[in-house]
Amino acid sequence: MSYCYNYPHPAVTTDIVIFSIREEKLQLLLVKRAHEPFAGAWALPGGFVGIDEDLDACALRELEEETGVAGVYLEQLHTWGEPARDPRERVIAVAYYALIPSDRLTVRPASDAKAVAWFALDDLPPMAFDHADIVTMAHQRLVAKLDYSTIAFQFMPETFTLSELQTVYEIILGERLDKRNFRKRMLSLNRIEKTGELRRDGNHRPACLYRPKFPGRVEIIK
Amino acid sequence: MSYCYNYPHPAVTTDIVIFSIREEKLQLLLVKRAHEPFAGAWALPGGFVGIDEDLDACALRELEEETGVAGVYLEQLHTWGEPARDPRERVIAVAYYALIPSDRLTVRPASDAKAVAWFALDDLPPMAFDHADIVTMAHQRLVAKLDYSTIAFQFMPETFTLSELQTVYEIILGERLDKRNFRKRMLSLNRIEKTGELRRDGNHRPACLYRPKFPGRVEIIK
DNA sequence: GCACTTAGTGTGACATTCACACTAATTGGC
DNA sequence: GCCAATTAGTGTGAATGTCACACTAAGTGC
Repeated sequence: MSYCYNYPHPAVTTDIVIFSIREEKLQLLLVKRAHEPFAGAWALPGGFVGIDEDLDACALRELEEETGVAGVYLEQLHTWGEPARDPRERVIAVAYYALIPSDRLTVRPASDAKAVAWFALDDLPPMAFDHADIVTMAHQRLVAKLDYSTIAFQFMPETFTLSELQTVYEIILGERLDKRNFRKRMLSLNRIEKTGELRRDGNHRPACLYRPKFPGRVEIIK
Repeated sequence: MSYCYNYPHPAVTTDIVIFSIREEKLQLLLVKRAHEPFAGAWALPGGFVGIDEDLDACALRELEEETGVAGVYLEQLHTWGEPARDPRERVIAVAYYALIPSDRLTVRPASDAKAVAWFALDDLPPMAFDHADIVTMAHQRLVAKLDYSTIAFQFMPETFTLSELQTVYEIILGERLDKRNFRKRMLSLNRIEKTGELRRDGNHRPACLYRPKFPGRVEIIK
């Protein structure tokens, strides 16, 4: 089967930067390339957009194929189209980034025979194509959004303690935060509420559990 | 000549929201479509990406073809790819927005036989495809950037008065600003400097002219 | 019951934002 | 030349937001 056009058409992919918090680090999911170009190098999960497939749907499909999760936060990031970025043919990449709550990432460790692995953002392997640039921009976007949106909740399980939430902020920002100021700010946003439950773990005072008032929704704040 | 692939490829365009301040209003440049689909409707300037052409270069080319200006601010906005957005074939649109200083928009009023016109943002005609959505997002981005970047300077001529700058802010934001607070904030940014010249126009005190310290550069502030 | 650990809470200093009204310098008409 | 009209240019005080900072509370394990 062959598809012909009067003028040349590029191929279009969606590629996804999949973030999660694992082992007290901001990590992302990469797949190992089996074939040239960049055989053996690590790359962002992604693939060609079906001719009748919406871009967002394509990204969601790739995301679910790699991780088995659905219904997580996904946002379009930027489109990369430098003519020589793929040596085989012209490929334009619409990049997305996704945030996976830490309690949902063991669902499907490796969907098929492909090598899939999590890497800490500060310890990435050499990457195929221009994927290192994509990761850099995704990280910048994430850090920026932490400041003016409720995006951080998308990393959290259904219920969580304020200390856990603070730790997530600290991991992404790479700096310690003041406990009192952090709590005051989070509570003043009026976007989380107590569940009434407590979390007991370890030889210390138990912590109140909270849940987002609008789970799944990312709002611009302040 | 025919270009054939083993699987179907979409077409890719860049479409540009070209903003300028004209007649005390935020306006944008549209072209009238001569052919179906949407014949007679107004559309964003744009066109197909050459197979060896970078996306940014394509947008710059389209921009210059329509306006004759080069070297103005241009930023990628978002990519639209809903499968049915163009009834002819699958077309993925990488949208950009550009800002034209008000002293540079008479250069080439209509580059060729096509009907080209400026429209006030609050008085747009019915638009082809999903271009109304693209315009909405571009406007939101512009308003947001006004707050945390020096993007407004991109609308200004080489030198300008603080009152003129304030007017630009007021037009884009759609609200009056306090003169003293506005001036204090602008000067505290340390991004503009006096030229030493004065502007005399009309029967009133002349105003000091300023120029950006880093023309062409858009910085994140505060 | 004591040592240890994490949860949870308030205040004062400082910086930022906001509302607000008059004087300065020019032009044009008389 | 002086008066009216017009836009340019300037400072202060109140309110609000941000930031640094240290102790008590409630569990567990020995």
